[in-house]
Amino acid sequence: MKTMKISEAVVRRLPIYLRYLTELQQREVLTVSSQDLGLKLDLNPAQIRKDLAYFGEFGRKGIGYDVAYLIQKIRQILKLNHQISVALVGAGNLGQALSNYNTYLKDNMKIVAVFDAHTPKIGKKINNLTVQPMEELEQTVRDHNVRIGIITVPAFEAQNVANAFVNAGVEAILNFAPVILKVPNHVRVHAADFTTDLLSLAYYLDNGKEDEEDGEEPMDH
Amino acid sequence: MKTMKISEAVVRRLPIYLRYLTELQQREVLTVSSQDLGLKLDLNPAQIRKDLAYFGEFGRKGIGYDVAYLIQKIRQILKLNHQISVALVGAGNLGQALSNYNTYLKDNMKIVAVFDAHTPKIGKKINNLTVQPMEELEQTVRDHNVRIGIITVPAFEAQNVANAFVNAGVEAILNFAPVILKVPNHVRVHAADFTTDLLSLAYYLDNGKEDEEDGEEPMDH
DNA sequence: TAGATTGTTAATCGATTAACAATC
DNA sequence: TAGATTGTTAATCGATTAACAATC
Repeated sequence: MKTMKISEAVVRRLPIYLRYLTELQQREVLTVSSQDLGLKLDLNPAQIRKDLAYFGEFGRKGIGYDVAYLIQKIRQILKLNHQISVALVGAGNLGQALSNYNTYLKDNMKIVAVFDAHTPKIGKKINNLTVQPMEELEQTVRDHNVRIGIITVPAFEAQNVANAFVNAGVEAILNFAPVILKVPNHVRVHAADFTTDLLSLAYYLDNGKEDEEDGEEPMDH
Repeated sequence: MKTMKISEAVVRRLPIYLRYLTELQQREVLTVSSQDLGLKLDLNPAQIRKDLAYFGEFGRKGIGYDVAYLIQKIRQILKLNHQISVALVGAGNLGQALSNYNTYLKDNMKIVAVFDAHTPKIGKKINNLTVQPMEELEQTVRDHNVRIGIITVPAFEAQNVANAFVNAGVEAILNFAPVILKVPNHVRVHAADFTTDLLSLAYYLDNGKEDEEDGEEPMDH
């Protein structure tokens, strides 16, 4: 596999390729072209070819890509050949919802522990996981070789949780709290705050409609 | 307000500015510089100034930005001056979790209806919303002037839900299902599938650690 | 006046797309 | 051989950053 600086945009697309390829495999499709992929994933075929070519020559001219082989390669690139252990802090509604995604994450990742700082939540069962107190985080992270942390606590607690994860040796964090976390350079953080996504959608609403429906939007007194 | 092509990257940052500015306002901070904002939000101050300057001259040289004024302006740009109505389809764990975010969305948006296609869910109470059957979607969307739809159903149902939203006149969709939706050009879709984010994090894991712990990762047979 | 900070231009950097020779 | 499709180069497009005159 070649080594060079890979752009973030490319890395963000790899899981999307992987997801669709897995679907193709289930449907017993053996081969796929960048054309097909582009159509399905709303991407330019040239971009897909270029993305994949960063990591090696995975296709065959005139034929396309072998689905099974490409899946294997992408999992290798993403370091998903061994299942990665994940821990989650914040056993609220969102945390509980995400804890149920193990079946979807399949062989790639597994949420192995759930923590919460607040007594009413501790000891509660979510799926087959018992909510643990924050005091056990460091030990559990080390014992299970947890490498990624998910944060689903309120904004004002998120930085503390991030610190705890970093201290425990977690290498990456997926942050659902609406706040920008400060972490050392060697720790990667992805923001997953859905309210940001939702509010930005408003920009694209059709302005024409604004005052269309009569009486729906009276002047402010 | 100037008119010109605004990049998606800029629009994605506006809600992040808005969020922090709102926090500043609650703390009764009156003025903020691009320097301050950049430090807090991990962005280049020049970028912040440029982002804002696309829409007008909101700051004062030598002083910075008036917090209240900038909030007002950003809400205007994002068309959040009137509360926007949102509907959600999929009353599973994730859907229920998101339905509870109204307090956080404040004056900006409001989830006004929740739908599900499956009888056991229908009639269920989530907060003060009753889960409605899909048959009522179109009418409810029109009655409440719902402009944004949220999809939290399994992947295989997501396209149907998107179609229903589009038919009902929804202008934008936030899609949590792990699938790429096909919609007409005038409808905006943002992907919010967290498994994609999570898997892409794996790429940034520290390779050095891979075979560090002895015996943890035996060779395949 | 001196210091701070904007708005904006120019320079740089990065990502996407088009085009096509190579080849299955 | 003819058609399809990759891998890759070059061209284009878009986003970020540096630098600084204007000015509070």
